[in-house]
Amino acid sequence: MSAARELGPSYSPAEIESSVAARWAASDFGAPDGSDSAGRADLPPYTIIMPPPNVTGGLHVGHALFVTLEDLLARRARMQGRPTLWLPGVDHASIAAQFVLDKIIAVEGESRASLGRERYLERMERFMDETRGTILGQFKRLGASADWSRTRFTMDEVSSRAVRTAFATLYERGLAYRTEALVNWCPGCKTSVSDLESIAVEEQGSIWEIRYPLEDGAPDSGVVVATTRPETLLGDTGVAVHPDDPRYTALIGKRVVVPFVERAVPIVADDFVEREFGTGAVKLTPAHDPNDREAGLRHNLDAPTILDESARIVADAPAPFAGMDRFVARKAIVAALEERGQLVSVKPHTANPARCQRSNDILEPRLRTQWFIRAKPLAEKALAATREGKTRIVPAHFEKTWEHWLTEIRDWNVSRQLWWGHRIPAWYCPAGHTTVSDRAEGPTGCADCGAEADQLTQESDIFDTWFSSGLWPFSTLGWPDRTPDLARYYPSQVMETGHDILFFWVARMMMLGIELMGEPPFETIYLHGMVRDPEGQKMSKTKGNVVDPLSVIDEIGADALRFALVSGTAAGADQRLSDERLEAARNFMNKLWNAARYVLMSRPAEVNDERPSAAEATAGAGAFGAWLAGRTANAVAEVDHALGGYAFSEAAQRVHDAIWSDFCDQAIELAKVTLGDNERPAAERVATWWALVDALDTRLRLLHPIAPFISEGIWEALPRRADDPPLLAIAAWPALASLATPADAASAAAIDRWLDLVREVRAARTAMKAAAGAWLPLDVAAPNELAPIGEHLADAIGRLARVRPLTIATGELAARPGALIVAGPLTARLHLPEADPATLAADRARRERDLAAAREQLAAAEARLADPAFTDKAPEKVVAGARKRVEELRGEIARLTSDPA
RNA sequence: GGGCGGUUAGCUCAGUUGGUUAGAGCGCAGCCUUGACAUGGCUGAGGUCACAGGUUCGAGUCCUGUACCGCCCA
Repeated sequence: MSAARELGPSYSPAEIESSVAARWAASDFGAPDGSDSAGRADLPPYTIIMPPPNVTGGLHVGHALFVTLEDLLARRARMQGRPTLWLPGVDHASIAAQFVLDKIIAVEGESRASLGRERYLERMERFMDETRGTILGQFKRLGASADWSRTRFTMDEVSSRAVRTAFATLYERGLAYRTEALVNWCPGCKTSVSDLESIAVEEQGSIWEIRYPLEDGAPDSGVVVATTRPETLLGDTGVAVHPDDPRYTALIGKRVVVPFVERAVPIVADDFVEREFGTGAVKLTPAHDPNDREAGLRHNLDAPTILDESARIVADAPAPFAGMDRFVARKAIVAALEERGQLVSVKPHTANPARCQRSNDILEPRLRTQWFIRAKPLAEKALAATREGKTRIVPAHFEKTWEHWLTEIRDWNVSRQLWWGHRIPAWYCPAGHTTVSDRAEGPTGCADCGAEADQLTQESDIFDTWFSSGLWPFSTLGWPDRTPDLARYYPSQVMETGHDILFFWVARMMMLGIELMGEPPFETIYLHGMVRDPEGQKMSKTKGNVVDPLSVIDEIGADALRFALVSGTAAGADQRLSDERLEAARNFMNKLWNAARYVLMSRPAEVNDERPSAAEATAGAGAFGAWLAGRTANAVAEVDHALGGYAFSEAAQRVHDAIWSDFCDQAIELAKVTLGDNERPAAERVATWWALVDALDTRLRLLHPIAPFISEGIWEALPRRADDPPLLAIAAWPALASLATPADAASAAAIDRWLDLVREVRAARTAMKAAAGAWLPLDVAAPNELAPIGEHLADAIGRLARVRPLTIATGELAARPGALIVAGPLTARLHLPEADPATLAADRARRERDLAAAREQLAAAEARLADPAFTDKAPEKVVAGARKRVEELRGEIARLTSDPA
């Protein structure tokens, strides 16, 4: 398997990606214990549990980003030899799934109500069978190298058991309880929704000021309360004022009458009241407002519910309001108040009502008996984990928000009034006792009074989906069973996800992981930003600005998409994805493809199939080999360092430069002359070629985590060493290499000096408008240590600078006419053709400008060196750098002040 | 109102413990169809690093304040 193959004449991502994907699919390299696994027994495992995407969703660019980043991390770890588990799965997404299915069955003429719970869930299972694999299949098109054999679903048997066990455990430990509380109720979806599923939108509203007369007073007595929700006054059981508000001090403790219900309610003092808001007096409706609820509890007020589950006024409310929709009722009540002369004023007000993400209905606080998880004790442990450094958050600034949120955390309402999901494993007996059981078939009887199982009724609510996904880092590994996977892969190394769910999801995994597993589920939490459109707007279907990853892949390939996304990922910040950026990535892939094609095409006939070791290849290629190996070593160090620090965009940049600038623009161009010159010794040509192959090989390894398909495709076409694996995906990550000897370093540096000269010559040619194709004579004076390498590379230098004849002398520069070129230690005379006066004038102007700048910098540098404060305090390296700079600037000034021709 | 982040080239963004010479891609200008690549090559123009102070031998980088823009929480 060592014969080099040819690469096709043009870069065609679709072709490459499908053929590479087929080879990957035939391998189990993605499994840490697969037969193709590159995992070394002496290295610790590397685990990433994939955040499970919504089972009903299709691939969007946010998925593309997270899949790319996680795949990148997994591929690098795998190449490093760590037994790597990237565990995929999907989330059952209760409310989203019901939303989708409801629409589907509506077309079939059915509804949730018509089917009933049991048949609806059967229908859901069928729907899941259709959709479960879709999005993971799309992840594969992105190149995801997850362990598909361990794919999980939050509603599968193990997860279901994990949910029951977790809840039963929390209940036993007193961390789960049932109580009446206000929840965010969506009257459209008829369920409570989590904070994440609600969106606050700024809207124009009003503040109504309403007079509540004293119980035994005149109509103009009492207080004027300010409210944004007059319709809830039917549920008022108090009025609150600030204890220090002199306007109301005298009224505290007196009773006022709520209109329509004609209920006498107390005026209470509570410092939650904002004196500046409205009149400084607010009505209290404990069943319909969170603040009022708190105040109501503090002051022992009743909490009558006056809205039903559809947000209509309840039937036993006074006529004519009973049965009215909440907004109809608002108008009716305001009108009636006005009629009664109790409406004092209406003022415009900007409010932020929370709306349901799905139905867009304004959410209604609703008092219900719900299951809660006690958050404080769990949150304290999660906080301790990050404070003690057991878990690190990247980027670190999220730690502050993390701290803030976990300190302020409130108990977690886990009840959802839906059908699709994990039904809460709590049973109630006729006597009102609660039994929680982790058994699939439920409890055998009431734990308190022993009532028979058939007398128990199970809680009808299901769990918030965050509850099952909170168990994901260990339920996916088999928990509650103590499986070998759990022992080996928990805790995971990285949780990679969006910062928008740091609290909703990540915090829950941390809390439950610590509580149930005894240690935090991740070593590092890496949070990525959002992918936005070119204008910085959020992508949304309604705006029509979404980038569809699948069509991008069709057009320019998954590699280019991935490269573009990785390039844009810096420090967890949001990124803008534009066509230009995608195009740039595509061009890069094309460049690489063609460079590789060149390498394969330029293979000297004398090359046999035996690929030499890297050391042999480098040594055989002399100065060029040393130079190229040095560049490669640099690239390895930089890319490895960047990836180790989650500096993704920097890693992409470094790989890009190592390939495009170092390899394509310089290495290939330098090697071309040697490879194309059959007069040269075969050994030199062969060694040069192998040096190119090695350099390319290492770059492909560095690129592989970012752009796996093209790197794999090219790598497999390169001649391989006997100990190389069949796939780049399991080849070794480049080790941090260094140049073997000081002589190598000197050779490498010498080549850089000659390349500097080439650049200066090119600039001089352009400045003097010499014809691009013209061969110009160049005389070079080189120090002894640079001359031999210049002679050796003379053909290449001549070609790159387009100079001929090229003479290299070690003494003084020949006193012949021509433009003086100074490039560090090298000086040269370039024999340019006669330039026209305008060009000469432009060149002179430019020299003047550069000269002025150089002199200014020289003066600054000299002044710095003359300052003892600098030379005493600055590190030696910096002082030496300043000295060197002075030398450079003097050379620069010499060049600029010399006669141009 | 509280918290966090941002402001660097025409545009989008890097810039990792402060080191004096601030980078990239795209765009722009000129030249070039040179046998890997025009999805390309070569050369170049373009930045008082938002503003004002401060610390320091030295600040894009640290501190304080101001302005504007985001995000999160109330």
